[in-house]
Amino acid sequence: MGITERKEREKKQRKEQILEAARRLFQERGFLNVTISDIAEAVELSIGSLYLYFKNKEDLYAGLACLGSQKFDTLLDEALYKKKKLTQKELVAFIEKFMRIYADYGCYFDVLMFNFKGKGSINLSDGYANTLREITQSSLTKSVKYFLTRVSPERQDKIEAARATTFVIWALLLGLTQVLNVGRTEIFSEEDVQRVIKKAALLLANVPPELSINS
Amino acid sequence: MGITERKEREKKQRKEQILEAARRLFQERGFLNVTISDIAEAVELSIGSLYLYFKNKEDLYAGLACLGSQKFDTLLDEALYKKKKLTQKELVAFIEKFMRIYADYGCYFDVLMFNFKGKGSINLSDGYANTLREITQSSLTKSVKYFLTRVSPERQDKIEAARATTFVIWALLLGLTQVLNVGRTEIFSEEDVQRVIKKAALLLANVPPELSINS
Amino acid sequence: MGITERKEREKKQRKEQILEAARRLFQERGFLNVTISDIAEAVELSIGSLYLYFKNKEDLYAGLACLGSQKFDTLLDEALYKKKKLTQKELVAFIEKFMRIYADYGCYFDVLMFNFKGKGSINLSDGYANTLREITQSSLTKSVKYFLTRVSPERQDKIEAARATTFVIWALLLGLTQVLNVGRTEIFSEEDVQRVIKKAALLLANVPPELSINS
Amino acid sequence: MGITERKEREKKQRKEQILEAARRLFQERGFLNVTISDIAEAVELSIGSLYLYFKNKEDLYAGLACLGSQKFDTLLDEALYKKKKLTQKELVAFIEKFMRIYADYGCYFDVLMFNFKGKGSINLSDGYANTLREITQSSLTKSVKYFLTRVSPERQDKIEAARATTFVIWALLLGLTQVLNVGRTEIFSEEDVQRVIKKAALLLANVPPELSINS
DNA sequence: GATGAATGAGATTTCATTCAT
DNA sequence: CATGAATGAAATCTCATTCAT
Repeated sequence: MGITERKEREKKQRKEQILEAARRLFQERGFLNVTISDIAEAVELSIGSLYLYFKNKEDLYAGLACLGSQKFDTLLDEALYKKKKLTQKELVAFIEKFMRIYADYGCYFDVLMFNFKGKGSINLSDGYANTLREITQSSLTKSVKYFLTRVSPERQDKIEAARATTFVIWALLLGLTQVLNVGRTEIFSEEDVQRVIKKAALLLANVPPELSINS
Repeated sequence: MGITERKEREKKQRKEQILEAARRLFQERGFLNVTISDIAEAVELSIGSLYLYFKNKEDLYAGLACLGSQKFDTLLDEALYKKKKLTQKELVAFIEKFMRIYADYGCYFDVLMFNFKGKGSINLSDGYANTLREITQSSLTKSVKYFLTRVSPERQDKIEAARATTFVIWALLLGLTQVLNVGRTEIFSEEDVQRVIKKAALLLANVPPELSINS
Repeated sequence: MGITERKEREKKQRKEQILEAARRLFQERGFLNVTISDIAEAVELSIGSLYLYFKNKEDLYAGLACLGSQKFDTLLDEALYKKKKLTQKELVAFIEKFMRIYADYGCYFDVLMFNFKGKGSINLSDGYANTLREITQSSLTKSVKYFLTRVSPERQDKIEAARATTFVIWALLLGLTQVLNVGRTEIFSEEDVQRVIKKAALLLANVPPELSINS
Repeated sequence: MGITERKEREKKQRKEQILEAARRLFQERGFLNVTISDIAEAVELSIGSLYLYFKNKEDLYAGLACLGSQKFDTLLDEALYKKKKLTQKELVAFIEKFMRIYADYGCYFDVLMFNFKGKGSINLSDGYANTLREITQSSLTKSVKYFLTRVSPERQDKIEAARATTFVIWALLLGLTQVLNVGRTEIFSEEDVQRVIKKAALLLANVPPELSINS
């Protein structure tokens, strides 16, 4: 009876190995410029074998996007679990970690972006689409709750304001990854990057409570 | 000699027509999912003729990116020419305009992003690479100058701080386009979008001068 | 020695189970569109195990064709064993039964057809090729004998005429399955089908003896 | 203005060349066992070029099926235009011609059969599906009319009977092609084939009027 | 005997780019 | 200058068959 389980486990591991290889390649060469062949070669499997684990390329992308969302969700958990206002230092650390995760797992987001940008260019199969939606909702809810609590626990009616704030902050973080990544070597020195992150933290530190209340 | 000039002018116009058609298609169908043939058809030119104007696909992408950068540069000019602090209302208007431009010309940025993400996937021909660098530098300088002037004209040594602030703001704007676009129909109502933009404006309104000075 | 026999018997049963599953799938989805994996799944065996029973896909096809031929041979036996001219009513019943069998086992014929159409596309292993030939010969002989007997037992020299008649009748029956199946839902109502079958029976009823004699 | 037309004409010719090559290959090797590559090679075009003329493999199949139906429709026209009962000799000639056409163009029918057998295995694009339906309907109407006129012009109410007869005859013809083709080299001598055709003609000669009237 | 993950050979399809007209 | 048919290289995907366990 252990055999079935072991096989099951091995199969899952293989899937993860493939996703990990795909991730690395995407990150290295860019989301385009990576073919199924490349991934197969990277995990030392035949092309056909990949198709045992993912029914097509989009399925693989979707798997990546899910994994990525989870990574970021976890980051959020760690950062916000205290339910109290983060200090400037904690904020800087948080942003830095966000940037670092993005450096490794950002391609997940890129996949996601493409999914939406292309207006159907990548059609996730229903299973994945749902999973993704759920993770996103979960992250959203968590962040909103965090801001709600911090801002004014007695005014739970301010939920829309908290939601809006949440999105602004997400936007800032996401935008930072883009801006910093794009210019990294050409425009920014490592010092520059640090400076930008500090500024951003300062901005975030000043968000609530005023911001959340006069929506 | 008037003839050569006219030809030159016509050639430039054609080029712009082609870019405009490409832009529209990219925006409609997503950056992938658009082929050279599609573009040729859209401008009512033959495929072969496209290659008279752009030496290859990457050249065309590069042309797009330049045009896009110019659009946003112009927006910046309009918004910042007063050299004084924008009111909350003006900020909201500015962000809205930024979003609207992105809705039409965002694919320019996407092209740019890809260029950098792909790490060499699109090798711009030298001419375009220079033009792009120049425009980007110009926009950057302008923004930085704006913040510098507003904040403390007497402290020109604060230039790095101003630069950093500039990037944070750019990041926020860019991030907003991503976040709002991605979730537009699924997560956000039109009301939500308005709310988020207002918050972002509030955030921006509170940036300087403190932020720029204590970097 | 009883053990070997039992094993033999079980092996044969397994083979039939597999063929039955294959038949059902072919009938459902069409001859193409069915993979070895599908069949394995349908009989709840592993892919590898299928290859214990059939040395390759063509072997399996051949097995199917044999089974099908036998089915139709049995039908022939039942219909003709009386050795006297069938009434119009009996003929209608016969055709109807033929059509019904075809509805379930027709894919056998399709396999056969393909085998011959493809001119060597399916190379039957010798065993099957022989079996198939034998069954076909047997059916043929039986039919011919039937017509011979009925028509003019004293003129055994008319054997070629009887053979030709036999083939015409087979052709008619086979053609009916094709025509009626193809148009079933689109062109024919159930009433139409009945009408066509009656006509065909009428045609058959009028075949001999004149037909067989003046060949 | 002649240029556009010439190009148009050449394009159509190319399409026909491709279909002709495909037909020949199908006929030679069987409907399966022919790849897009094979066809490309046969017309001395690159694979990619085929896709300029047919948007995919099914489209090519559909084109074939249409052409084939037209061929047979023409045969029908020639055979039946006299609107009077065919003599035994004419019938034999007709069947022989039918068989000969089938020998060259039968793969069209095979494609058709597959289309229906596979229950969607080959999904014709709407355009072709309609064309096919129309041709089939046209052939049907023509045949029915022929039998109606011949049999009993005064009893136009017998249309269903005529339809049924038509199908029986079609079935016989189609069945003949199958039976004779399958066994051609293995079972039938050329003499046998002639004999079978004569019998079939005899059968057909005896069909109406009795058959059509007592439906 | 039984398994099913892995393979590899080949099929279909796409598309930027070229070049004869 | 303009054309668009033709190309070829490469990408995605399929599946009968094998073989280590």
